[in-house]
Amino acid sequence: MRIANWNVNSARTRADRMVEFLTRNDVDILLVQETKCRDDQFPTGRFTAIGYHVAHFGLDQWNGVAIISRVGIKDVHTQFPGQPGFNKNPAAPQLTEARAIGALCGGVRVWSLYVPNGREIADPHYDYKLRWLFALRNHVAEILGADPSARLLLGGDFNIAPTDADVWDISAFEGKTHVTEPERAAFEQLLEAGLSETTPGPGTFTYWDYKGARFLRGEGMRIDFQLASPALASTATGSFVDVDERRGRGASDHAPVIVDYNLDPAGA
DNA sequence: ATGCCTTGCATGGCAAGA
Repeated sequence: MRIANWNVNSARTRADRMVEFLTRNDVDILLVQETKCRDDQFPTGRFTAIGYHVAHFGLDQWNGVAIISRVGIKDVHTQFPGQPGFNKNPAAPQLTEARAIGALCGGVRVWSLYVPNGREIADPHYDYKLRWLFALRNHVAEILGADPSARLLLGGDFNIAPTDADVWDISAFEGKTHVTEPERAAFEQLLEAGLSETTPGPGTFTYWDYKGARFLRGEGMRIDFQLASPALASTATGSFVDVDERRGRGASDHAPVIVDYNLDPAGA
């Protein structure tokens, strides 16, 4: 079973590339982030036409997540238990953003996740990011505590570079988000809860800023991951970043990441 | 030092991205 995760930076703009990507790489499940549209605007028909099922959660032009699967989609959830919301006004109700969608696909409980960016260290979004990650960690611990043999996969844009090798120049990130100790600790807690990275290791970039010709310069970041439970991670046979997808006109600023798992696609 | 590019929307200059 081949599972990919990709921040597409607008599903409507990137629909052609998404269809071609699925076909070219023979992908079973695609975990999508930053669709930037409402459910009624998502190009679902493009994927059903080539044999996939779609679950999408989008509220407006911000965020938006989807699961595109040809091994079934059951039991869809559009937030994980305890997921914090956000509101500029801390006294107002905190609103759940379209940053998580989970489903049972081919016997695997998959989540497509778009972790809050954090913006600046002093910004309320930074604290929101950390709270969001700790709540996610708690959910993982609860799932694996109840069933240590669960096949659980978190895939998506985590907006954290876990090591200094995961940015092109750590000195360029002085005082910036994505590399701070609290963010890295929050990422580490997901691993301590029992998950393992199945995507390529330190130094294999998945994102290159549009600004400043970062891709041409080879100046990227590793911020997109698949984190798998032991029962799933033990079946992983290989992974790669589809760097070609970042080339040329009309590319997302993120490249897709692909992992192969030695599972019966029919599901458990 | 700052912006660099790309997206979507109240199709305008923003807001947001990382």
